[in-house]
Amino acid sequence: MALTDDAIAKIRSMIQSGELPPGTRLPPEPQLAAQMGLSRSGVREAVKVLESARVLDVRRGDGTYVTSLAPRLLLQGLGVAVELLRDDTLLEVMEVRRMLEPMATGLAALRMTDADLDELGQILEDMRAAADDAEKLIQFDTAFHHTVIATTGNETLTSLLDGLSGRTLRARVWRGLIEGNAAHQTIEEHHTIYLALRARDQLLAQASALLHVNTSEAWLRTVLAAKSAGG
Amino acid sequence: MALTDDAIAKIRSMIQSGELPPGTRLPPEPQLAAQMGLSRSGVREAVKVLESARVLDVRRGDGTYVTSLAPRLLLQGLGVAVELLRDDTLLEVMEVRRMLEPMATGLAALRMTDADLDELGQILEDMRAAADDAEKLIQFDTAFHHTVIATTGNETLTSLLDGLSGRTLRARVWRGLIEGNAAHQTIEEHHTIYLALRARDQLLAQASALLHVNTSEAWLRTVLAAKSAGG
DNA sequence: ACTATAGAGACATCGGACGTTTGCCGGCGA
DNA sequence: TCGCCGGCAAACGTCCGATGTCTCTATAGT
Repeated sequence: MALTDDAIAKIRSMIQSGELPPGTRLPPEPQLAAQMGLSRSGVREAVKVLESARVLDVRRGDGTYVTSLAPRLLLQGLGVAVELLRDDTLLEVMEVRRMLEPMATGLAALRMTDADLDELGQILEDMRAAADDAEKLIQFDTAFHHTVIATTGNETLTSLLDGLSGRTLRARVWRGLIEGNAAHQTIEEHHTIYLALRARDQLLAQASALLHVNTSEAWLRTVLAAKSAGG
Repeated sequence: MALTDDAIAKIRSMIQSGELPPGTRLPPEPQLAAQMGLSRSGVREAVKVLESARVLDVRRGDGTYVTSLAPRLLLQGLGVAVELLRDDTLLEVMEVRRMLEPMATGLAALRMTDADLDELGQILEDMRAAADDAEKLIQFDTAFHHTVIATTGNETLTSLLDGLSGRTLRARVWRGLIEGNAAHQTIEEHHTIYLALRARDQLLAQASALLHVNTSEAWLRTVLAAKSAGG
């Protein structure tokens, strides 16, 4: 396979080299096809690939544009990749989170504003109020951690951790937590993290985040074991 | 746009649900098209996207198969994404590496075998011998860190860090190092990491890796500043 | 000045045709 | 019996042209 992949590489390279800056509009498909020496079908496949990678933005009836190339866009694909990982590699993902999330939470403790803390407190309240609703728990849990990490101001870091904490993964952990009557304890772990952040205590935030990830990992392990054993 | 994206989602969901395990062969394109209610063109675009994400493996003249879904495949896309990030976000990437790589190196200190250490020593020798060849330095530098991280046995972690340390990024750092006459010092930083690993000293490995990433970040900053200033 | 509408431009999708590669299998020879 | 070789068939790679549909814009009318 060469034609289409060449086209993909060519467009990508033109973007990387700065020849096609963010926001640029690409030539119409027929013209692009002529320019790159292949049919329109091939161009469409190439464009589709780059669109799925959030590199290009295709607007029907208008044209095809280069996206902002923001980390939040380009790293979005990580999430879908993680969703497709097989069960036995999910523990590897947790090990990565175990390394990264505490450090990130520690960093957040240094950079967090009062407004951020208030928002976090609100999410914590919501979480406590939703203690019986698995769906909402997952939602608030996601919001909690996302909010914490986002305060680091590092969009790449935020997108990365968001991707590593996919919805499916979170859902499995919470299923285990709820079935194991450990949901309440886990909510309190969030409170502990919150207190450390409010105290702007980097090391404490780091430690409490590590404990929290460890809990998640333990319950994921339980869920995975139950699945592989019980079917 | 719905038809093609629906097809992508449908195939992905069938894989995620286990309906299409790794190695499965998909129906021929015409049949798949009929089954999903769209033309072959649409199916081809969908398949191409999943192929570019290393989810499907298309063998011309044979058929289309589900890949092993190994982390090293699925996380490969991270590399190309990072390559497309704009200059001002590369520092964010370095901040992530600053958090992750020391932890990973520390973990490696615990899990590294004697054979691993020997291999690492060899790479270090190669690096010293290539002190004048930027191309080789980059190559050995990549090999060094990859080897270290790989000894953690965590393929997800390895793929992630590989992706974050793209070739372009490394090249820029080394350009700065060489032009700033700091290449020798940086090679010695590798030696320091090597010694810590050989001593199986987790904390020392972690600290030396942090210093090393910090050096890289500093030189990247220099290169980026020179670029934005000098044109 | 504002709104409605018509037109042009551009992507979305389709269907079929032909080339090319790969895998498989049967046959031949050592 | 083993291994090499050639041919057949299946499946992907690429192309082409036509039609549907959406978006943007400019024009005309109020």
